[in-house]
Amino acid sequence: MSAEAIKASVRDADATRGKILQVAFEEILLKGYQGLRVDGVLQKTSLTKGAFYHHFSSKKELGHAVIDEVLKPWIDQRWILPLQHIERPIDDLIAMLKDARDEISANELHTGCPLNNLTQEMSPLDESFRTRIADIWQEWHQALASTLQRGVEQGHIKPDVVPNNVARFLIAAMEGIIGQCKCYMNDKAFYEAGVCLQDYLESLRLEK
Amino acid sequence: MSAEAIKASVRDADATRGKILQVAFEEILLKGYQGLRVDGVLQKTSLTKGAFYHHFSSKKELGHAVIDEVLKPWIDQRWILPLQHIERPIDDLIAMLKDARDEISANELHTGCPLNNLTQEMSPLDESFRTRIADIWQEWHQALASTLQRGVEQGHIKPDVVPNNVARFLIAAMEGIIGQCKCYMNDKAFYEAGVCLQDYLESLRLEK
DNA sequence: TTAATAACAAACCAACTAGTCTGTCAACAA
DNA sequence: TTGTTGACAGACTAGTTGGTTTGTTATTAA
Repeated sequence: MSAEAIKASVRDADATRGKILQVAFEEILLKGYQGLRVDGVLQKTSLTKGAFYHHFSSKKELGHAVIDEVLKPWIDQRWILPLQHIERPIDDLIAMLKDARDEISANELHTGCPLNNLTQEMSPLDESFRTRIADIWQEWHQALASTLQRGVEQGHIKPDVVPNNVARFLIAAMEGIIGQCKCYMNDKAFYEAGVCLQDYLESLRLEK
Repeated sequence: MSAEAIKASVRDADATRGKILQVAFEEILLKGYQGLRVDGVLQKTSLTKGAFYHHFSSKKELGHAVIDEVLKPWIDQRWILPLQHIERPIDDLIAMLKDARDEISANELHTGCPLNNLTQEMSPLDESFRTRIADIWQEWHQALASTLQRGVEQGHIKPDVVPNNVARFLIAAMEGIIGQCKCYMNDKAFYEAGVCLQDYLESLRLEK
């Protein structure tokens, strides 16, 4: 064990804060923000009230930090950045959806999409949550619409396709499918609806 | 005021139970089951603990009753029964979606779909809720798949359409769209994605 | 070396919340 | 008329929960 590691294991503010954020994120994923318990996070991190309220002034601030520092970066990394490297939109989007399907089938089948969970729970309850969440959706939508727009310009997608509309529809359909699976015990609905989503994507393709 | 009405206003067990169920349903719609407070229901109904625990043994039992006696009948009436009278599936489904869009735009834009809200919140948390909810989705899916199947048999829908898959996709897409709108302050996303959903439905039509 | 401060530990508190308990009153049967 | 029971009223309780306070120790700047 290095000297830094030993030192870090004694007192490391960033690590402590990060541990709280990570556990809180997982708890919110399972139980929602309202179901999240500060004491529960402390138990799972082996920390105390003193540590928690040193880093966060309230449960609400923790919620905001989870969105800003865990959820948003994850969405950026996992869903938005890959869109920017897409060259053949239809094929690549279908591949992305299949990746996502397999990943979600394996890990998140019963937990659903963390962003959508928070949206459904918190949007009507708290304006400070809603705006943060809406910004992330908007960013995602923008990125997808731009990718589709490029696809149209480069002749991969039919010219009458409206990227703005299709981007809204694709995100909504995907989240809808994930949401449906949360109440079934298997991923059957995932595959069944997935076939249609793929068909829809194919219908946008401009044949050459 | 009639004698019955006076009598009813003094003591009417069914009315009392119904009032609790209705208010609880509205509270769950806004705040979720976890955000629902028994005391809050009592305040809004001007009832007391005695009344509540005379009719329900626990908050959980209230939750079950809301699903069984309010939510399920509403879904049946609003979404499932109309499917059985459909003769020209594509046109009628598009009309249904437009009806729904206008209704939801007016009333439920920020509250979302009560069934989907409960699904997202409670499925991972409580098995007794999950199974009740899954049964309702399954019933809805069955009814929609049957309608599509009839459409195929009667030559309104392309013969290569798989009703089972399309039914899953349509429900998921619709719920996804409604869910997206919860975090925006307007129904723009509703209309934008709706155009694509309509296009998709049109693509299923068998031209004659 | 030392003073100041950041990073915690942990006891404590006030408000809240589901659920209990005892009692009251209306309705209906005998 | 009266006894029984269903339908409540409302005070009370035990446990929970977010948040506070006081104290302690590691870290770092001077």
